[in-house]
Amino acid sequence: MSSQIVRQKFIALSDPARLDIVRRLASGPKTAGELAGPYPVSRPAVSRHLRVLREAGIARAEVRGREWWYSVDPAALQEMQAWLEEVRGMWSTALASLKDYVEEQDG
Amino acid sequence: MSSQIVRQKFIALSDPARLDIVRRLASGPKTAGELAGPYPVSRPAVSRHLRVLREAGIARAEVRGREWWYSVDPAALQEMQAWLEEVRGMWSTALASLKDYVEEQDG
DNA sequence: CCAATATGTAACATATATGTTACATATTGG
DNA sequence: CCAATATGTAACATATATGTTACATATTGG
Repeated sequence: MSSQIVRQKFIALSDPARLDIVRRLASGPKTAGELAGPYPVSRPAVSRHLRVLREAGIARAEVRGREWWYSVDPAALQEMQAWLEEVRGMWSTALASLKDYVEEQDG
Repeated sequence: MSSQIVRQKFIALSDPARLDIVRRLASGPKTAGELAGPYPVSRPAVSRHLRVLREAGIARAEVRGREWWYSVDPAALQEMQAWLEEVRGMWSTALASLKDYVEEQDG
């Protein structure tokens, strides 16, 4: 998983509208119209947000007639979790080494 | 964990320099100077990135003399993981309900 | 067939983030 | 004490993201 790819996903979730859209999508697939409904911004603006989510791989769209049904891709979220887990793992290791070093110095 | 707070963390990791800084910090605490070293941008620019990471709670700084020692806060990363896990959990539940519904319709 | 509907895209204006240079502050070493 | 060092902050220029309006495209329902 390249750094570029994981970063694109962090960008995708860094906007309040997109973060909220993803949260709402978690309760099941929705059309672009349903998703745009609750926001004060225009529908084309939401359409752009949906594109950002699609391009980051966080959302997918299935075109059914004139409706686009959006859903989240849990694998994309899992990739983000994996990145975070990797950093936390490295940090634990680093902490352990640091502890050994300090103990060696002291006693 | 408010949506605002988790979003600030996603913003923090949406920049390539900051993503890289966090990755490098995982191998152990580093000074601002060490962190700025490898980048083509100016040191004040890196200083700003470090502030963004601090304000998001992802990095902490300990001032020792004239050096600022930075380290990652694994708890912040864990909060992000928890948010992602929550969405994934909701999605599994939604999928299960959808499956039940479809089965009811078909048979 | 055609008006209504659902939606994406283009072009542009504006808000926001990022970079630079200049500067302020505090600490260290002789 | 004071020059060198480490670092943050301020002010401003510029790149990037986001919003709007106008438009294009495809589908549906009568």
